[in-house]
Amino acid sequence: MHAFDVLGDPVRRRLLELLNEGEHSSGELTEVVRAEFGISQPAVSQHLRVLRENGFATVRREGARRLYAVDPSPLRDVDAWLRRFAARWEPHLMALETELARGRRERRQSADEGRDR
Amino acid sequence: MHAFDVLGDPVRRRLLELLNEGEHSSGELTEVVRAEFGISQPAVSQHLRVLRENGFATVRREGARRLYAVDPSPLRDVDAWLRRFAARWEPHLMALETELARGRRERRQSADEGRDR
DNA sequence: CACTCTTATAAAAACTCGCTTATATAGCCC
DNA sequence: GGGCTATATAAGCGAGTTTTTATAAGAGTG
Repeated sequence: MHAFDVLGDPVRRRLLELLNEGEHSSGELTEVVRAEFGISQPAVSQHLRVLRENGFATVRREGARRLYAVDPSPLRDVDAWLRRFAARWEPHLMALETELARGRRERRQSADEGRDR
Repeated sequence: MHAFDVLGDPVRRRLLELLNEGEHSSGELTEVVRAEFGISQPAVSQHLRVLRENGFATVRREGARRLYAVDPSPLRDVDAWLRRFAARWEPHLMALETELARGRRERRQSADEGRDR
């Protein structure tokens, strides 16, 4: 399943938003999503499975609970794809990089002047 | 249809990649995608329709041809959502912004010194 | 005007996905 | 072990999507 397919579902996006705040148990996630989307516990569990199996989330067991956390790898991939288009809505990004480089140059120069005195 | 659903389809992603190189006619896009995915002309046309109707592409007529181009607006939205997670794979981005601010500060200072002399 | 080329639309079939109900697995506490 | 809690899996149904075949609509060209 492609990363974009995983993100295509609103429940899964919400789960990732919640996980982005930090680790959460399956039960906590289920409560929130159940309230917001009105779906059952197994439905949430299946979404968590999709997130797991596609590398968006990791799990560790703590007693009977399963604690989920974000794994950003696939999100980075999605971002990489998206960035091909970034110049179209952030034409200033290149200008920003230029500015950054200039900042470094000037700072280097100041350091040299300091060494001369 | 949510932006992520639009991007969920590999044919549509490919179409956007092609359009990212510049304007292309429906026929040109169809040829490439037909070769790569083995689908029919109407299938491609319907994918183009999805891109149009969801704001990912604009069309202009040139004679009998229809020239498609990328409209980045929905991609920007997708990027905005993704960026909530960016700190997880680009922890240096915050450092970069700090550096940028410092560059500006030092440059402002140099300008002041110049004014004094 | 007839013919061809380019592109879009319609309808139906095939497939995919997510949800629900039912059930299983595993830990915890008595 | 028995019962309770937490979570996952299985099977089936229904809805939505994608594809194909068939057709239409519009522009260029002789």
